Amino acid sequence: MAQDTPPAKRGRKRAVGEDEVVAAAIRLLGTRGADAVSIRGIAAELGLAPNAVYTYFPDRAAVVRAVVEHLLGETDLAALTAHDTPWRDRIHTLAADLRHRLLAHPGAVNLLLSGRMDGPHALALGEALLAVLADAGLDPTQAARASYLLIVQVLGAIALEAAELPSPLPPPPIAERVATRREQLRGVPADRYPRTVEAADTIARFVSDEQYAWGLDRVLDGIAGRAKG
Amino acid sequence: MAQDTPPAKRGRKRAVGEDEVVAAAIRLLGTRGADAVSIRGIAAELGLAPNAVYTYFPDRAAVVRAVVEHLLGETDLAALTAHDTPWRDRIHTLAADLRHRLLAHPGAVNLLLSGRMDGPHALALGEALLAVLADAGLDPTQAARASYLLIVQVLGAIALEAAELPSPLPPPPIAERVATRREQLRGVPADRYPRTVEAADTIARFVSDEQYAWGLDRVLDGIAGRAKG
DNA sequence: TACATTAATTGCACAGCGTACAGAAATTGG
DNA sequence: CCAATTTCTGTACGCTGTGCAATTAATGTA
Repeated sequence: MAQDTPPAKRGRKRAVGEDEVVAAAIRLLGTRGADAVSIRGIAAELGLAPNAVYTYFPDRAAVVRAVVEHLLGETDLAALTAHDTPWRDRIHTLAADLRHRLLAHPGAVNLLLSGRMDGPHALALGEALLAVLADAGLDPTQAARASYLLIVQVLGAIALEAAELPSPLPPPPIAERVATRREQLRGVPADRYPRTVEAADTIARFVSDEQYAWGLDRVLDGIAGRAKG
Repeated sequence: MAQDTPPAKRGRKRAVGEDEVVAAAIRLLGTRGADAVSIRGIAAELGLAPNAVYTYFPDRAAVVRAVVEHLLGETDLAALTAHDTPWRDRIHTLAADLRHRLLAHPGAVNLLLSGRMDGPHALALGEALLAVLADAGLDPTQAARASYLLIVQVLGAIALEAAELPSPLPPPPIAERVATRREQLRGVPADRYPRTVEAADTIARFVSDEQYAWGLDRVLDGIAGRAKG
């Protein structure tokens, strides 16, 4: 275990570390929402002057990237490579895990979608996804395309759900969110939007576990159709 | 045609109208990016003091909602209801149109994803989508679920593409974006991420028309599998 | 024509943001 | 003990959204 203590440098000691900065950011994300993840907010959380943060990260975008990386790093990739469970189930588990974790910090998904996801954890997730899709019988090219499709689907669904969460935390439970949607759908005029009104009950449940899993299953159906044999 | 001139009100005349505010916002969105869509920027664009904008909209979020509504209103819904073309083609046309328009104003999709899409144009789009999916042979419940799936897929894909566009406008052409991705993928270590490196060429093309259409086709495959008969 | 009423616009102000720059504080090697 | 080096702080600039009071412009009424 290379204890990488870079051989005792000269100069003042750091009050905190990069990880504590990220931790403070995530703490703010969870308690006061994405808007509270500011340089000044993080600094206050750490008991530092705002500028001190720039010792650890060059700018706010870098902090956000690190936060995203950390969030992606919490993913349980082992569940993806569990060869004893069917590949579709493994993807379902990963997708549900991501959804729960990202919706617990509403606004987190917006951070993900605010820049490229090219850190090591993002790469590891992609790699694991490619392995699962190889298990599913896809050749490398098809597997790559399918992996991107899955990421789009999962992050897209989470982003749309997060979009209608209220800004003050914490987010209401799903039942309440569905009830709110149902209430708002009651105001839709049936003459102009007949099919919308007819399906209002299903539409109200768009933000549910079931819809999320249903959509993922359709995507998996489409992907399975490209597997050889 | 009820010329709804609300019978000559008292008080100072308005310098502009709501639509001009929205138009100024979209102009800024296209020329200087999403960050430039600020109250002060819009006011400057209109030759007004910042506060004057609050005559037309209660706050910035309301302006953004109006912008989103306007962007959605530009969609050609007639193409969706063209009964002489196969339903999948109609959806492909709509999806491609949305992608081109939203990526022309990078950051626009982030505005879409920053709140509920419940305006009349959003409703009209949903209604048209339900009609197409009814043509495809889905019952109302399945059609509703499928419509949400499609919206998730389309907006998700656009959001992921927009996430890696550079902030200074205009956005580079697709070929250049793919080249950038390919370049960045050259730095990925093959020992740790073998499948990623193996499929690097496909991964570089994630931001292409082909990947977008391929993903949509897999979703449509999955949806078609739920049609009766 | 004068005035009062009403609406739109402005100026000013406040609190917040990211961050650049200079200097103070702290820690170490020589 | 000093000089070098690093971190942290104080201050400041320009930007943001937006509230409040005063000003400007248009109207209906007297």
